[in-house]
Amino acid sequence: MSEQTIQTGAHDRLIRRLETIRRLDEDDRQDVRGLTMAVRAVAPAQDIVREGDRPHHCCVVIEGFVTRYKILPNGRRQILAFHIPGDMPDLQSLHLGQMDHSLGTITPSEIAFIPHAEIKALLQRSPNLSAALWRDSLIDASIFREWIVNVGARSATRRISHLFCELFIRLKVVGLTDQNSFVSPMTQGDIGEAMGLSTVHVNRTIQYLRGAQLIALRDKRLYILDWPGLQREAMFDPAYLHLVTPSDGPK
Amino acid sequence: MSEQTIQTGAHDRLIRRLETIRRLDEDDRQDVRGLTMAVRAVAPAQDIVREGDRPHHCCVVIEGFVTRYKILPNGRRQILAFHIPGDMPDLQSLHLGQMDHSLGTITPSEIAFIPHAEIKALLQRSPNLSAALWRDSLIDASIFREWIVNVGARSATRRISHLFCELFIRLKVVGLTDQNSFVSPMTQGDIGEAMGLSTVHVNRTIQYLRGAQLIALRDKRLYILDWPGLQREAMFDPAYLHLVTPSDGPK
DNA sequence: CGCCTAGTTGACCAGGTTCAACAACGGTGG
DNA sequence: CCACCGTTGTTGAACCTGGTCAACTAGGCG
Repeated sequence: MSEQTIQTGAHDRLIRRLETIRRLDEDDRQDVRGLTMAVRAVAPAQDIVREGDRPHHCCVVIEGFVTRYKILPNGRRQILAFHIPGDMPDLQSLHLGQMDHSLGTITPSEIAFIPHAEIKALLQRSPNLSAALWRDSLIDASIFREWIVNVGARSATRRISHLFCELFIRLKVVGLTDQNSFVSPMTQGDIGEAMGLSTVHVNRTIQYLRGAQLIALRDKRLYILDWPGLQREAMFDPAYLHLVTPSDGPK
Repeated sequence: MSEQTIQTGAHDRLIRRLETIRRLDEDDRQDVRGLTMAVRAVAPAQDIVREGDRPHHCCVVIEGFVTRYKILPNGRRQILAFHIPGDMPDLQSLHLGQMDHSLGTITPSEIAFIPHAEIKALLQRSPNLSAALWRDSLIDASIFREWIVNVGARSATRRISHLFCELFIRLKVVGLTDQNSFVSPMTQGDIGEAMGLSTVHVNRTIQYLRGAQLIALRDKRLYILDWPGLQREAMFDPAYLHLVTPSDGPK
């Protein structure tokens, strides 16, 4: 992990992301631009923060894919969320202190760190950004709820379809999709750990989705071939993402 | 649902609950006491708010058991959380607007309603209570994460043991346990819908836990006969509840 | 060239589901 | 007061989704 110079792009990533969940005015954007964001490159499969840590920075994913996960006493890993550029996966550390889970990279990533103190100061002076960040953490919780539904109540096929639908929409609103496809660097093992399935079964399920002409997946890129079909299969309704401008699938 | 007069007990329930997650001073308590809490009796198995609603009040459970749940297009219900007296299950509606899930009673309950406007005013003038409520919603999210682990990565026995451990601790810190037992009004069907299991399998699992002398369950009351054993079975670590004063099991 | 990771496939196994029937209980109406 | 009925809990048996184990393939990289 090497320290880099402060990038301008980092603030824009965050601003773009925040604008998907709450309208900002020019003052708000300036406030965000005023934040210190120390950007670091993090190698793939590295932890950013660990369960038990008491971080004094919040991080923003600038580039790459990040997971939140817990390791169980029996060694099993449960992935709780996938995070994409613009996300603030440990915003909660601001009020919870001790991490109850870990945060690690999937791909080579760039992560920006903002001191808690600066964010707290920002919350004091900007009720609008305060509401935006609170709302962000509530949307986070909403996504967790949908994941409970996923692992608790949906078949393997539906689970994986649902994950692909969610990722497509979330990536689309921050401008990281290309037509009907997006970069999907998770291994089948990662998907299994996220959805409570074995790698083998994830593989078979993906074969099925390919065979049904719903998706194509090659070279770490997922192509959605039949959005209505995939959405129907997943019973996917994007309302739980609480986007300011609800977005639809490809085409 | 009949309207009742404002109760004094309602505020104390909420205060007691908030004090389990953040230290309050006398000013804070007075601020909470100043809130309008309209208490209504709600019959069992009734919805309090429904998915799609845009509530303009937050509710506080004063008496009874409440669930958060989603109904899937295929009719299946997934329970996302059980709520006990002192909880504010739809605090999120303050910033999310539209409900992405429903809230319903299990038992005859008393629910207090606080207008959003009053809470928003409170947040403006009290940074400490603002932080307490934000923290509350983050703990909520933390519990969701643990439920993902539950349904995603634990066996039926562990899941149910974990649920019982969680309920015991949460009820204990608000003073609703009695020695080693608590009122547990959920049916085996409810537990199944919460843990992603069939009623039949919940039944067999509970038989097993009874046989292993870990719990007793009769007349809607759960007795924890062997806390260390149950905790070990569940791999339960209460850190994720983020209590100010971490609490232990019975004995 | 060799090793490690990711993906793929087959065969067998098991935890949990489904269907079905019945018991225990409380509430309700005649 | 009692018969009736709906809900909850319980049990048995057959079944099936998804897990486990194992082997093999295909790339990527030092």
